[in-house]
Amino acid sequence: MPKTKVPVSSRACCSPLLAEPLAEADAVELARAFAALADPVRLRLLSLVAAAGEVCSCDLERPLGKSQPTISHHTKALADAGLIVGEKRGRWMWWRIEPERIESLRAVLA
Amino acid sequence: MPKTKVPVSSRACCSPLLAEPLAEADAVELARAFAALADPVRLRLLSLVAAAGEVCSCDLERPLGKSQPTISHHTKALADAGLIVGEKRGRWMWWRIEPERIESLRAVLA
DNA sequence: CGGATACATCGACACTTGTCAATATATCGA
DNA sequence: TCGATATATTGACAAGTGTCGATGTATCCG
Repeated sequence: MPKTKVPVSSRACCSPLLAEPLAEADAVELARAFAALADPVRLRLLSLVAAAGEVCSCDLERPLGKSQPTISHHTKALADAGLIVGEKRGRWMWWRIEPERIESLRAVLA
Repeated sequence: MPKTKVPVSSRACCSPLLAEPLAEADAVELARAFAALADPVRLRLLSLVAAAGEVCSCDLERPLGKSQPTISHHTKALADAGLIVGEKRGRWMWWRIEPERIESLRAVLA
């Protein structure tokens, strides 16, 4: 997919939130990452992908109860945030978790 | 104001995101928590409070470069999410981090 | 080739959110 | 008690976001 925005690094961006004052730019990037997690549909989507290991978009519509464009919107949001990666195989788009990225966010909360 | 939402428990709400599919209700609550972190001003506010141990609202306006009502708005958002707690002493409102709450969010990303 | 399928994009809409000026409330000091 | 100060609330506005129908695009199958 179009590698939109800044090429997301696997590390979050910065040292732990509670360790030292956050720089303005780091705060903006971090906020973008957490914003990707700030939606119930995306959280459930993430957990579905994680549970299955790999899921195609077509198998997300029913369990999430959302339309196809909406699913596409959310997968894009998560992918832009570097939390999932997609690979197109034939007609299907397969998604999987990016564990390092999630771990890096977790580290920021340490 | 309509009751400060649900009394925020110190635990996030649920088992790790990647361990098993997230229930709808848990997803909504979790999303609210992450939404509180999805703003650069609030992230910097959090780190300032953490660094100082305890900070009054009056000492947040200048470093954050926001107006007094905006600071009040953000402290309320973080407090509603259970990430900070405030105590009024005299004319000043003193804020401190709620480490268990932050830790619980961190645990969800495990 | 042509129809069907999986996904992305667009346009529109309602709703939320970050921001500040103005104002209200509470507390202190003199 | 009165004025000053710290914070909260209100009202308003621009910008952002989640959602879906309609449409576009790529890929497969017969």
